[in-house]
Amino acid sequence: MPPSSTVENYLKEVYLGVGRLPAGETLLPMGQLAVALGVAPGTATTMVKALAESGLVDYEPYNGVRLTAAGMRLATTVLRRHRLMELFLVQVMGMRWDEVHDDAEHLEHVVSDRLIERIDEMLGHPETDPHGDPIPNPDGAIRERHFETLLTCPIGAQVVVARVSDQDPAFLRFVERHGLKPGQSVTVDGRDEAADAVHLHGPGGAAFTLGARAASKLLVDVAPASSVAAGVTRATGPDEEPRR
Amino acid sequence: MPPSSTVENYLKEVYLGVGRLPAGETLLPMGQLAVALGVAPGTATTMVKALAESGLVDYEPYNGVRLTAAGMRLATTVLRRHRLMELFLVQVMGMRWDEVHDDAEHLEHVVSDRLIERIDEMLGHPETDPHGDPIPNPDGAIRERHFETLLTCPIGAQVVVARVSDQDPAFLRFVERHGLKPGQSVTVDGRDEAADAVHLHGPGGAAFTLGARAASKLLVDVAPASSVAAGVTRATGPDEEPRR
DNA sequence: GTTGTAATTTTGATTAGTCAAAATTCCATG
DNA sequence: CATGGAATTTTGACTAATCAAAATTACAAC
Repeated sequence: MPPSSTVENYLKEVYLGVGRLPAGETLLPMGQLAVALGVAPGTATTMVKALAESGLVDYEPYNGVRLTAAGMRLATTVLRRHRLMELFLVQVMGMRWDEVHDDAEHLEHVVSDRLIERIDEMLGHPETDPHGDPIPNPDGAIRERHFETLLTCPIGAQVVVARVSDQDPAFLRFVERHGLKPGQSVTVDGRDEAADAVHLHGPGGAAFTLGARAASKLLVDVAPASSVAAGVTRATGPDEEPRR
Repeated sequence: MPPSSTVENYLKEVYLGVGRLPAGETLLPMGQLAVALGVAPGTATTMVKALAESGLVDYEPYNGVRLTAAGMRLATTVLRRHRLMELFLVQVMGMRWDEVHDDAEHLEHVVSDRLIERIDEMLGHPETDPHGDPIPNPDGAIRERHFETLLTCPIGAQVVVARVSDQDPAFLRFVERHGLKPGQSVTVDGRDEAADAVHLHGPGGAAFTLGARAASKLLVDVAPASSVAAGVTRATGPDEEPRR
């Protein structure tokens, strides 16, 4: 029997949650998992115990949860379906990048392997989704690159936005309006600790300011040199293109 | 809260089941519903009582079930999603018509209104899906035309296949191999009651034979006049009789 | 060390959907 | 009009997923 949507969601959130943990830590606290899934804490505990029973996660009572190899496999295939779906909805269906998340959230649990591979092919085996999130390959391998954020990157140097780690439509529209989509360039002019603000300007010269919270959600590539895909280095294109 | 997939499936099967009833009857026996859904008889009874409670069906104990206006509304929107999805998978995704049913079966419960209307638009507001089944319009109206079958149509006259009422992939491939997809022409040469067989030939002259069971699944248009010449019914063709 | 608080787990209940098997009802046939 | 199947409904039980609230545990601060 295939895993339920619920199981897939738990595994996906464990994966994403562990990824958000401070460097070094690998156990996701149950509370964070419960919040991410929008369920009561007790519900998460019960479910995680069942997942541990079926060998999909390691569970340490009072400490947290982490994926096993089997759980990782499943989590990344769900992520693959989600991210390919988002890119498909933008690229093929012509939807806006700020409105595809909810659809993808549902579709990720029902698209068949056949269909998702068809989509992958149609998109030219893309590396990242519209938010810059990496798309795992068919057997679950995923290359998570490390990026600076607009809060930590060097001041004065032109950097390229690589990834936007927030799905809120309003935020995404803001990002788009200010030319901060993945592939576009910006320069940090300075930071004001007291005001909790980051000042920047785009290639066109337009200057504006971001709160620290927002700045930390914009992951940037400080050395957009050879290693970065050709399609991602363009400064102002509204759309990114799949490579190959 | 939105109706569950289960509820949507029950309503869809009631709609389809009632449609398969002998002329005049409007109450679908619980047994048939249970078989169509692949559940135990008692399960169907319990569920249908709940649906009646929420005003989606009329339920007459021991007699059967039928849709209310509200239930009809929901059933046809599910059918709309299913059929548009099937056509989309064939037309846009390049899948074969015999392999899209299962995907559509799942997708019909999760695609958003926004996405399905986007698909409808992309397909040019089609009237029928790849099997010739009519696609309800956004507010649930559906024009069910009446067709003969290869078992009942006149002998010797060239007719046009309008609809194939079986989703079995093997059967669909057979239909395709013999040029019997919706829009294609055939002529019935004769019928053999004893042998349970129907003899026919295509426009190219190739003659072959069908069992009665198979022949009854091929609905044909005996007067493929102006509106259906191209093989697909046009958007604003002459209206037939209303259903009910 | 004790203790207070926050995080976590346990407990007891609920809802949706399901099944197997027993009980009931319908109805055609004699 | 009695009756024996067939169809249907009822009953009792089960699973997955959830919640609220009580109980427990961990741990930092005193």
